[in-house]
Amino acid sequence: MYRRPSPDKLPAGARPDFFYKDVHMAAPAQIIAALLQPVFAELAEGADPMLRPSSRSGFDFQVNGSIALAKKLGRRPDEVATLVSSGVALKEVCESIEVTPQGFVNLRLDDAFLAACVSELAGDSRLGVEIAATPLTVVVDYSAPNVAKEMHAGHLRTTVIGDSLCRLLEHFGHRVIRENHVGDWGTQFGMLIEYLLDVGETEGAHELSVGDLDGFYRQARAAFDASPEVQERARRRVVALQSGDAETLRLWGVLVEESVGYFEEVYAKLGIGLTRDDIVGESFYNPMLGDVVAELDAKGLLVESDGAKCVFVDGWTTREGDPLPLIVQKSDGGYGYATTDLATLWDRFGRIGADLAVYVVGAPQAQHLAMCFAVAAKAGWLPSPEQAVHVAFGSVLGADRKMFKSRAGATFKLVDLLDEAVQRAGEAVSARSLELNDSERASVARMVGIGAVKYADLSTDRLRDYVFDLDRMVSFDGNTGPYLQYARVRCLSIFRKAGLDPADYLGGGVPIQVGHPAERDLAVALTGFPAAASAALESWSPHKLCAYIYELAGFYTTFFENCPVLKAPNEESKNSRLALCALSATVIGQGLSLLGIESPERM
RNA sequence: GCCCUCGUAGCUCAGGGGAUAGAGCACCGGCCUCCGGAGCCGGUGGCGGAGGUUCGAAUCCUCCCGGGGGCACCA
Repeated sequence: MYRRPSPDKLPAGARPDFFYKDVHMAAPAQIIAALLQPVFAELAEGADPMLRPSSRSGFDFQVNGSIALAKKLGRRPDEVATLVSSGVALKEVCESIEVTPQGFVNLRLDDAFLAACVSELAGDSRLGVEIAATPLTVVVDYSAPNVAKEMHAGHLRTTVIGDSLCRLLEHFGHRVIRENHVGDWGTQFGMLIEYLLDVGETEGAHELSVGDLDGFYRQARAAFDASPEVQERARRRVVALQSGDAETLRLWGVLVEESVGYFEEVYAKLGIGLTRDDIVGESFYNPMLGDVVAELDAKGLLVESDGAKCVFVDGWTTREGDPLPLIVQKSDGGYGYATTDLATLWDRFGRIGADLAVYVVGAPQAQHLAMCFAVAAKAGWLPSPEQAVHVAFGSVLGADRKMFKSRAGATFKLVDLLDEAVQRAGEAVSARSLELNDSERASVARMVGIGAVKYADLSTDRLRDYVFDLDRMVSFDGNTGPYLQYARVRCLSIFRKAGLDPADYLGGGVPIQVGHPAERDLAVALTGFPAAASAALESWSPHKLCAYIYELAGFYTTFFENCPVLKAPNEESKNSRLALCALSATVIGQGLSLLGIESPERM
């Protein structure tokens, strides 16, 4: 076994954020970086080896930092490159070390060392991902549909991204508190309750329970807009709701209950772990709003402006160039969503004692949230600014690159999109998988269809707007969910054909060989899993994990094409290749799982 | 008007200080009696523009152009 640097030798301060670098020592890149780091640090304060994967054929990694270091020292780059690469035990883990005239150091891993790393990975059920040294309590705010309003494609993004981030956080050992900030309070409930009464409680509840939320809302809105009398009733109803009138609260509860039941159906369809226990809606914070405002007042932060109670924060202006306030209490005495969002910070840091509060909310809310964070910081509720995170995401667009809507201008219901994806996946699966029975086929279709939609959403940089294209999502070619699920199935099918159990090859007891270039590339790729998962979490970007899995699947395909497994030249090679297949399936499956995507065993 | 964000191949997207900018789809040309052909190999084709910083810029800075969003009592 190779002697490894102890974890406390890892570069301190490499991660100034809250996720201390917990990368397993089975990762060759981390081992080499740890070997080089002290050498660089000795030559110049804070010098970084800048170890990166190499795209040059025959090499696995390259050291870029030697050039910058040479500049700093005023010496020739190739000289410094030679210096940093000769003094350390790189030879122990690299079979080839090349210094280029420009000052790069190219490294090729020693086969035995690489094989040892992969064996260790195969023997580790966590695949090299270590539990965080300091587990954090993280509140993740995501999904947040509105009562009596349909869930559409926009909710898909926050829900799917938030779910994946929760899974990643938990996998790294952090304590995650999911908060589904449902829109279940506010002035619109006067209108909704009055409509519920007009249409009849039973009928209204029925409409909601069968999922016709948009129909309910639209008609309520239409009735409200059309009649001053309804508007007056709605206004009085809001007052009754705010003052805790029992009957009004009961009616409100009917709306909430029917909607929540519907949300649960959608989450079940999506395979999202959110339950009604995770709902911490706007109504939950309502009782706190007075205290929030009072505390801001006590701290001298409140300014009255045009009758509204405001907090002014430097850096924002109105259209006219005047200072822009965060309005915490409207001139009519009511509270807006700014106050509620302040209350979430107040509660999450004050009562829950969160280390991090994550808001998976669309990019248009950036300014609003930044202002809320700034006010919370001013009020002393936010221990430090970087502990509140806005994980923003772009809009969902249609094929025409406009906001994703039907020709008639209506938004698509999320459930309809999901159903169509499952149906198309079912057609694709039926066309090929003759050995599946009906119930297996339905189950696979669900995993593939839902996985396709989720993967499409997760696989692009979340800040960009993305084009919702069902055809591309459910395609088995390209960077798609179905392709990756299929890649994993192909890994596993070898075992089924041979009557073997992949688990027998995962204990780490099967010696790995990396003789063929395709075996090597696959092996190196496999060891990159912990770093990929870590990178995805660090930047709140699941797409980095997607990119890794897709790349890994590519290496597996090349391996599969070039290296016969069951017909390997000898028994040792066959077992090694079976182990690589089993490990590939496991890494792909684990990766998809962290994205919230299920993996069928057959398809 | 100010602020944020995005602009990479015909299309959908990676790459966010390192060497010759990568995939998939589409298109063109080849290959394969072989563990799952939902295959393999090759080709055409690109960083919106102009400056600047740097040994090195798609990446960082400034300006311009273009798309999207936000800019006090709706959430």
